[in-house]
Amino acid sequence: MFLSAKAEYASLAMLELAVQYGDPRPVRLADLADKHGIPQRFLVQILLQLKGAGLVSSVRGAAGGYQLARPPEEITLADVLGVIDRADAPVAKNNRPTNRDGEVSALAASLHAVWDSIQESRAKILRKTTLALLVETGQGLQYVI
Amino acid sequence: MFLSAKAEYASLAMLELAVQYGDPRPVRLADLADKHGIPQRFLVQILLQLKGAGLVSSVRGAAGGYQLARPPEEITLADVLGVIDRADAPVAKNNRPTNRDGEVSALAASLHAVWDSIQESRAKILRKTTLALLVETGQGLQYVI
DNA sequence: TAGAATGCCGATAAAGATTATCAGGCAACT
DNA sequence: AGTTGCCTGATAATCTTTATCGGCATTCTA
Repeated sequence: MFLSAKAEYASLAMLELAVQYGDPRPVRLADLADKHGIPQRFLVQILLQLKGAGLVSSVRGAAGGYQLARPPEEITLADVLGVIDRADAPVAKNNRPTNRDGEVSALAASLHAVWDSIQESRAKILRKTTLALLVETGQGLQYVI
Repeated sequence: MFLSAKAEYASLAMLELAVQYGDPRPVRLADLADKHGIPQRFLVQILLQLKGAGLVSSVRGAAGGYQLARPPEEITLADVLGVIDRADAPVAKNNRPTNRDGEVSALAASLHAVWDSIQESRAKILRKTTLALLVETGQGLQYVI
């Protein structure tokens, strides 16, 4: 997998919330976790992050649960993964290798240019993929292993 | 950084070898490591992997060192990172989350379709980026921090 | 042929990130 | 009240990444 399990869990949970978006009843944590085989305790942390970022709202108490904070058409995977990625980003370490003189070599610079372009193409895809789009795509597919 | 340090080290080492490609004298490990601030012992492992994959050849003994096995025009970043990525790939774990019934949900399937498309766009960029191209690009740039 | 330079190799350690798990509290509904 | 379910901070378990070590093998040079 090229993304962390955490990122996948977050995406799946958001998609499930997207499916149930019309329904006024919030979705219980246990349901989300159970439906997609996600450890419940772990999912709590993820949802709290998503809530902190304003993507999700929660209702406490009995009959409580989670809901999307905005319609699925207005949430992209970039939004979701942005929250997750940024949080576990180790620290903004600027470990770009330097040579003896403490400068980034021209070679390193052109290498980073390639990586930036990869990042950008990835970001472009994520930005244009809304939850609503994925939910539609999912309809009708079977894909049983 | 979105790629591992190891991947970056490997790329830098290969680029350095590309720069010195015309020269009949092989490049010493210590020089490679020193020039780009790479831990020497670590770089050994990397170079051995690259050698195993046929991208690099080595000369043992005094005045020994490393050389590209093919001209820099014929080696792409995809070649280099392919060697590195594949080696540390945890095992081909098929941890794709399943629901209660052991099936991959339609949601998960459409999610993976997005990820595949990201992977493909990344691969496309890496495949068209040769070492020779990067070395040229690097000429003339300064980029001191 | 000795000695120095250099690559080769397997094992293992140190550090860090990921992936959870726990205990206990708080809020809301019935 | 009591039950359901979210909130929070801390901590443990596992895995990956990133090195490091010791000692051997090969080649050049004097």
